Amino acid sequence: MTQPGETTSYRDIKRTVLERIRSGTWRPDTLLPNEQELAVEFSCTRTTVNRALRELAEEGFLERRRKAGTRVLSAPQRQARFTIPLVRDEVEAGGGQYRYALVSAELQPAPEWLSARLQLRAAQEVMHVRCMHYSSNTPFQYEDRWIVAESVPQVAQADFSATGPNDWLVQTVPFTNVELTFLASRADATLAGFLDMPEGEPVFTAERTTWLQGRPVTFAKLYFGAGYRMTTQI
Amino acid sequence: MTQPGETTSYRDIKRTVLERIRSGTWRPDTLLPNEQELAVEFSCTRTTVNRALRELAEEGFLERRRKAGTRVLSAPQRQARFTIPLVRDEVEAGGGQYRYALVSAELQPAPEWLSARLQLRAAQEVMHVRCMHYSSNTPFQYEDRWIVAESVPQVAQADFSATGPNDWLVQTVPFTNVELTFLASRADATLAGFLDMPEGEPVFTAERTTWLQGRPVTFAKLYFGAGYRMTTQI
DNA sequence: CAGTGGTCTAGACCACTCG
DNA sequence: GAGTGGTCTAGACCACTGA
Repeated sequence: MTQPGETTSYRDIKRTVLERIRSGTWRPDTLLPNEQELAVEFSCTRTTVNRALRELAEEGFLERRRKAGTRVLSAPQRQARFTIPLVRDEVEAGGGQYRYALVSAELQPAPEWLSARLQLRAAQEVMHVRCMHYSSNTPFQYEDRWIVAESVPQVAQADFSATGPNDWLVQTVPFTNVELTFLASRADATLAGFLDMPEGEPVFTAERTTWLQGRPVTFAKLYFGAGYRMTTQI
Repeated sequence: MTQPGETTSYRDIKRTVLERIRSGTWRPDTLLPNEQELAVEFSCTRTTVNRALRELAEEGFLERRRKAGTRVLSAPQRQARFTIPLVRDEVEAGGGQYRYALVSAELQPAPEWLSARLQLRAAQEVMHVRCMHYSSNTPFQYEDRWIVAESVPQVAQADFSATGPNDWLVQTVPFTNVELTFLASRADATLAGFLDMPEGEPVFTAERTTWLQGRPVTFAKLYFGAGYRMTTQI
């Protein structure tokens, strides 16, 4: 397989293993030879085999357990990976010209549903920001966001007239934990107005809840314009 | 930092690096010390540092380039990772009892829109399968799927009365390439009937197009029942 | 308890790319 | 051209876990 003078790389091994799975040489549930044996077969070190198999396991093709060995997964755990872009990047990637517009921004006591959701104290102060993102003047996304003032005190002085709250947060509170949810919701009158669609239309919606070391930072509802599709290759 | 007798693991390094980023010690765009220097600091080998930084780069925190070095990304490229479960697993994970029901399955010439989408020859034969997935007898998902007979000849003999086409395909044609799209669509009369919801309701929808080494295998529209949410932690 | 993968060391050569 | 990360080798010890 490997010519003299060539070295076997972990990529070669990954490719070969995948091919054996695809071709049915190693069917689902098959136990692979152990790393030592594969190292001999591929004439490389166990380290190299290890890296190949480790990555394949991480990609959802194999299952590895000490002592039990490495097994072909019966149903490959395919994972969709979405990179979450900033809205501006997403618009520009689509060939549009990005424009931002603030709708409203005000400090207010958290509504009850938000307090429940983020485990806030009753009526804790939050900054409520609503804004629009346009792609070449076509409505792209309506954003409805709450930022917990106690967790991000600077928010009281923040100016969202030119910059969106997400951009601001990324600069101010980087590296948070995020819970992301996708759903289909229904355009009410307000939303239909902002997104320029008939009332009652389905709207692709994302909800992002963000925490910084256990403390709630922000909750955002992102409503995407008509025809929005989120696509990924696996 | 490391006590004598302890070894520094790549996990320790990852944690420390993340902490320095979080705390602002290494701000966005900062150039990190090179691997050799970090190896000295952490008193370990460059190999170990390499693994730590490589993984952090893959997770979207760092950018690495030869000669240029390793840099903190200004906007961390957070990635959402969804594991795509089999419907049955998804239902059972939600505590429901899974039930499958075939609606129809017939060989037919591909409709024009499908031929265009999958680059088929005109009127090429496809198996059209429609079926329902229930969670404890509540509609969970309506599946509308086309399977290209030329790419999967066995489909002509397949029996979808007891097993869903996805289960069958996973067994028959594993390890394909997939394009996955999420969108919000609108329940027409048929869909509203199957999913037991009022007509016109928003429906969370996934489209999966599957290829095997460049040849189109299947296209599926998956319509999820009322209130469906797809959630992930990042 | 024995077999398997998980990880680390020490050293080397190489590929890429910035200046 | 020279500095950086990318990868491989050879060997070792260890953690976990199945039989």
